[in-house]
Amino acid sequence: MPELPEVETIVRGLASRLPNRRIERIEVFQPRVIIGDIQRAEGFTIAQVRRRGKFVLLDLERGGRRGHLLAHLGMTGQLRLAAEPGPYTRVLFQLDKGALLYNDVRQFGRLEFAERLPARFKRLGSEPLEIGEEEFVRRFRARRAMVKPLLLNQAFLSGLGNIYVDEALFRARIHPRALANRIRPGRAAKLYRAIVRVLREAIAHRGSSISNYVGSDGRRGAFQHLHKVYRRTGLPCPVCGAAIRRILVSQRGTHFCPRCQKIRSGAGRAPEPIGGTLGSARRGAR
DNA sequence: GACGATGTTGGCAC
DNA sequence: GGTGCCAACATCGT
Repeated sequence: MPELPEVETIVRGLASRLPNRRIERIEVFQPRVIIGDIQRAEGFTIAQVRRRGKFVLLDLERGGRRGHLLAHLGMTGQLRLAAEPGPYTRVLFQLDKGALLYNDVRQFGRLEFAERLPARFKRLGSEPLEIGEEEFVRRFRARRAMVKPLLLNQAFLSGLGNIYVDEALFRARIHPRALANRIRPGRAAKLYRAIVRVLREAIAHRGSSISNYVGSDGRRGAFQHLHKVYRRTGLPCPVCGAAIRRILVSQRGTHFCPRCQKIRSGAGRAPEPIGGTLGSARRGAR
């Protein structure tokens, strides 16, 4: 759920409230979501709130010492201000004024305190809104991978998730299984512009609320109403009217228009659908 | 009640 | 470097 536009929305909400607040005490109700010793963040003052990829980053300071609080929201994580703790509140940050809650139903998210940014974090790829068209096209076409898994790869580009990859590929009329190195430069440039446009529009609508996503103030996003293919299986393509299809691409549910998004003939492509819903050699014994 | 799907990443095998 | 498959977890729809 929380992809770049949702995380950006949360960060903007926090950025107007958290700077200069001091972290007095941290209560951990579910250790599973914590990496390392998060209590070390107690006593620090929040200097700045930032986003990097799908991470929320709080830059901390305490008498010349610096630190960072990293939050990845996984699938169902929420950072809330001015809210009451609930059954899914996993961590509570008691501030000198108010509190910050970390709620997470499925507990796939992670919170971590670090004095220096960890290596995993530094391996993140470029920000889609900062990389620039030429650079994107050059790097994109240098990869021999299916476009969908490539765009989901956070080391290649950081911040895109299942929703926005499907939406951007639709707008650029690229088949999710097409191979990146077979996409012509003009089409790759179109993809870049589609990604930027979709992300900007989604941010303007405060993200997509498919299941439980809400901003730091508890408000839902509205971009889900503007999705053209994501979770619209069987509904007519807004461009040509063909029924939107759902297939599996590297284990991820993938939505596209079979008429608008074709793999150009002669261009490389990955093996056909492989059943998608059938498949015999799966369903292993745990 | 059982099953499959859900926006996340990471680890393993090949 | 790239893909497939599984794992973590809880909820919801069929």
